[in-house]
Amino acid sequence: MDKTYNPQEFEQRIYKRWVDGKCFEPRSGKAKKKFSIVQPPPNITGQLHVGHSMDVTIADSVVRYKRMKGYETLWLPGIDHASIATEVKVVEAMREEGLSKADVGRDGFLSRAWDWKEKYGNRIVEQLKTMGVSLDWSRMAFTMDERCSKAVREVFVSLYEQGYIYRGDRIINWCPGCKTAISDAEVEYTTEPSHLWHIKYPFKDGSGYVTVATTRPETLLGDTAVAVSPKDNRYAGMENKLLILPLIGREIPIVYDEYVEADFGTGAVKITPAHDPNDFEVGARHGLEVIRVMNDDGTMNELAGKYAGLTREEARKAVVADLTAQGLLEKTEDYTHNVGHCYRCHQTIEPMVSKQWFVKMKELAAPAIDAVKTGKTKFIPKRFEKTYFNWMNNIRDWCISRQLWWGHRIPVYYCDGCGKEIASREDLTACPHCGGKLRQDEDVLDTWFSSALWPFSTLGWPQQTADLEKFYPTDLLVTGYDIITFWVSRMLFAGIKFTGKPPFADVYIHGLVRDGMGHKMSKSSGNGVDPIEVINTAGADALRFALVNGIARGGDVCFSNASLNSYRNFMNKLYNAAKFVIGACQNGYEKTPKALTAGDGWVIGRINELIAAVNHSMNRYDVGRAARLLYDFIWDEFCDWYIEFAKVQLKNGNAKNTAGVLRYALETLLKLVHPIIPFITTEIYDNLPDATGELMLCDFPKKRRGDFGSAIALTDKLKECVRAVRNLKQTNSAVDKTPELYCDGDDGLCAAVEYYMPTLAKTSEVKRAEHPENCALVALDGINMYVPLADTQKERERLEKELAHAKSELALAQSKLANQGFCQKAPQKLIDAEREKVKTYTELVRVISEKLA
RNA sequence: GGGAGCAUAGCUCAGCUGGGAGAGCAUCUGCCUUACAAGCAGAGGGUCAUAGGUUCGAGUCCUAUUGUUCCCACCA
Repeated sequence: MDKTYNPQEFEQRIYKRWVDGKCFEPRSGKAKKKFSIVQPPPNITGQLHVGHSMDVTIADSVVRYKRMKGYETLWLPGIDHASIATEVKVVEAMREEGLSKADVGRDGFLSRAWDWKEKYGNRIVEQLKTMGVSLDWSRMAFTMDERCSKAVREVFVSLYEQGYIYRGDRIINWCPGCKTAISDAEVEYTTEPSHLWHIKYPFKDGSGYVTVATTRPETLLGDTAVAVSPKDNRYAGMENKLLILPLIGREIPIVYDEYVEADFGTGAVKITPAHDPNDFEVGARHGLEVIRVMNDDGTMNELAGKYAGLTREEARKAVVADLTAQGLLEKTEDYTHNVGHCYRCHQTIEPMVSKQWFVKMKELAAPAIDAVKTGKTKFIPKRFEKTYFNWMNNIRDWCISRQLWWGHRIPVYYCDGCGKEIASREDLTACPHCGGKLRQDEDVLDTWFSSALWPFSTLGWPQQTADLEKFYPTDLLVTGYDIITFWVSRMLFAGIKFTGKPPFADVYIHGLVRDGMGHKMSKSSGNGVDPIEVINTAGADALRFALVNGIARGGDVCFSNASLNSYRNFMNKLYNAAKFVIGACQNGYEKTPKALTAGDGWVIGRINELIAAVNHSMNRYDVGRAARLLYDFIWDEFCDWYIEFAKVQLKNGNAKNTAGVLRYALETLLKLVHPIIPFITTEIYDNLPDATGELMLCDFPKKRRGDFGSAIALTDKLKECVRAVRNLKQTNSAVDKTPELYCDGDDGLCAAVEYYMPTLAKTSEVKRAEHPENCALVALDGINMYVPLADTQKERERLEKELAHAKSELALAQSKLANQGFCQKAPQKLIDAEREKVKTYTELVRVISEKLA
């Protein structure tokens, strides 16, 4: 082993060995059960940041744990084509070359997009490998590969045939930046300051006007009515009156609709069916004309009259100016409201009427809601079920067509000859009805359409493959809460619809990674930290530990260099502890070591408790808790205490047995913590004398048989003694650097003190004596220790403090026991503990008082 | 408008089914003790947001309030 911890030296070498040894591929184990999980496919739009790293670290830790537990384990990797996001990037890259989509054509564009996928897909795979993930690369999937595309086509056509997919003119969210429709889930709202403009719409007969209030004056150009509440007396009896639409001159009716609330604004609403979802509904109810006044790029079209060619923003200014000039603008109020933005390019969304493909969701959602309600699929933590139910219960039809080229092209053909529309599982060249020429729909599917099929499409569906048979449904999905509506809900409905089973049993939802300032880490905000950079300085294990050791209950985790440093230090600590253990074994060690000393029994017993606690945490996917338990144990208990005990035992005891206990403890700890920090544990395991096999394929540790309770109790008291003597030495300068020490009391404890104390607290040899002269008293439960001391005044003050403390503890315990309610209702264990306290502190008060007297 | 989370040491956070509050970093003190100075030992520092309630007992459960973050809806 190298002298210092140097992760760069071994991480890549070990990862290659795992891959070459096919260690990540499923193999049947002792548990005779399988554990399968599919990786949420990262987008190929760029590189991973540590937010992704957290996701894969949690999953990898669970996967490695299950594998060591003997499950036949599959963790299936893949990447997502990210239709809209990738297309935006490729278009940007082309623009730098001075090219547009139109210049290169559909095929030329797709070939560029595939190049992009090669480049960035591979980069992502490399990043993942650097993290040490045990993904089965032999089953690598891509949402647009043949396997997944077949599934997409099968699902689309079969939903089409069953009437769940339809095409129609509907109001959708249009992104003028990406020039495509997007789904409701892809719109992000932000609160923005704006105005409420009050505009006069004159009656045709000249009998005055109606004032409407609007936040979007430019859409006035597409108005086809003004709506008022039927309960609003101010507007009663106007059904036959017409208004003249300002600036345009169109005659428009007044309609009565429940949608309007009399209390808001002026009680009269301009209705623009082509550019507002609510107005669209109103228009449909009253048979109003739909006049779309904007182009796909967000500029005004010819129906906007003289405003044609202006952008939305310019048109707004011009309309307001013209209204003002004509005296039709009654007033302008300040007003803040929510504005929708594209989640990819952040341009303002324009609601627009457009011909798109939709999936009817209500019927499909019902069994997916039921699966979570009945517990077939569980969310962990459970509170995220609310997010899911909220979305699913209010589900609306899903707009699945996108006016893009990069993605699964919609498998629908239109016949020029007979005019028929044909959805087909196979590519068609001629119309099956009339033999006429076919045109395939130009649009592609929403990225999330293929993502919805991920848990079964990657396993070979619709074919009944061996993988599908064995590994579907999967056991766990690990993902962030920001993706429940986009992805988790859709996988559930698709999985149930097409396989009859929910695609996973548990959904573990983790928090997001924030930066040191507490901001969400993401590509778009530019604060994403590249895991490779972190790994280059601190190593993959330190990064993994940092990402997992803070998390609890789905909360977010702040990632900073400070925390990373402390985990890097932890790796160094473990590495050095291993060096010590390996050194201790060099002169031979006992292969089946016994608990010969209190320290031996203590460490073996505490490891037994640790094994139970780690199992408990890992079974609940609480990797964060397992990590914390292991960190504390390895540093505080194993390194700071047992290794120090062992130094004494190696010198003055059974060295071979002690080396054996050290080796047992280290090997067990390496196995326990391996799922979280796989590289360093493997490197150390490889260097352990007589270690056999590959650590990641070893069985997870089981408890050692035996009762270690008394050894643990005795050693805990011994630790108190050591701490107390150290404290006295440090706080009282009158004590010698290497003081004499006397003790009397419990025989076993005194023996342990005599054995360990000189090394652990730097004292000279311990002797037994009762009340030696001119000594400080250190009185503890079961033992009195004495240290020669000249400065009696300071010592007296210290003892008085000790006495006061003992007295208050005694009083507290006594008052508890005097409490009737406590004695009647508290568990017996606690009552006994309080009685024990009374005994202990009574004795301490007696001993200290005597000394002070 | 509806819903959820969070509020604990100077900072970042643990504290799992209620039994006298912990860690890391920072601060102060003493140590190059032959695994580790990326370390060891010791110390200081908290009316656990506020007010009620349940209980023998509340950081933990309930209610309200305040602050904060997020999700959903999208009344012009």
